[in-house]
Amino acid sequence: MESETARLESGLTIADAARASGLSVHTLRYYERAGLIGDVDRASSGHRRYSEADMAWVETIRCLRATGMPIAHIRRYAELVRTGGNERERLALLKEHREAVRAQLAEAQGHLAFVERKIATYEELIDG
Amino acid sequence: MESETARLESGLTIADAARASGLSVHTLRYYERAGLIGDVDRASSGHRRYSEADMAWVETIRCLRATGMPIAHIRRYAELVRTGGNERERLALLKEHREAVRAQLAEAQGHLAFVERKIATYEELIDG
DNA sequence: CCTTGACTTCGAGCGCGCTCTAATTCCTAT
DNA sequence: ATAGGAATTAGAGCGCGCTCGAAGTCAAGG
Repeated sequence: MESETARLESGLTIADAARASGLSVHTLRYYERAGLIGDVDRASSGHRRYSEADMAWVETIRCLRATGMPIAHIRRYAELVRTGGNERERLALLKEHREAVRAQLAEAQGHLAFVERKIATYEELIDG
Repeated sequence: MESETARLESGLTIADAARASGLSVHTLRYYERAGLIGDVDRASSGHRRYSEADMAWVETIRCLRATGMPIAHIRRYAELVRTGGNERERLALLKEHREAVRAQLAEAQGHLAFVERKIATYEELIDG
């Protein structure tokens, strides 16, 4: 069995796509079912073949997920992309998300400061 | 009914503690059951009375939770605090968590950059 | 031909962190 | 005395995001 190399019907198998993206094959299929990923091409066998474009999109999903965007929200964005020609709406969504990420960042910084104060207290207590 | 004022048996009721902390009364009880909060004083009626110290501890929990520390992990920390006299271990735990928060921060910054690039692309596309 | 193994679908199951319900008791006010 | 509201408990339920299992298909190698 060959992997990552030329194939009759081109594109990555789901296993390769999983390896490349860092998601599990289960998750990739789940994302498709959930409407995050629009129909992926199939080989004549019915097996999925992930294109470069698919992989780039998966990367986008990963990024949005990693910043806490819920599945349902990503689905809305994915629908806009699939429908096409609603760049303003997509832009609005992204800007909204940008604000959310900025807020997260600010919160995390606050929490970091809190933890650092606690650490400082313990350090003084122990060897201060 | 009086609130936040003098009482025969001092301390905040669970409802007041919820208001003050921003958690729900359900969550406060859940945290206690889960071992995050050691036994809170009770009025003679059996009702909880949250002291200043309890409230400070709840604040700490909130902060740890907000930075994604799992319940089980917070419980370990809480146990150390309750046992007492293991400042080095607590310090180690906190330092570990600090690194986790820093990593989160770095990741969030990366994601923010990604989202900003996408936004820039759309902005060029639309009115550029 | 037969096994092996990667793939398919559908649906169930799981872990986490709450969140809520039910039944009961207690306190305060009228 | 009684009604109403706030507390108590144990335990069930829920939403999210996966994660897994079962049963079947398909292609290649021995």
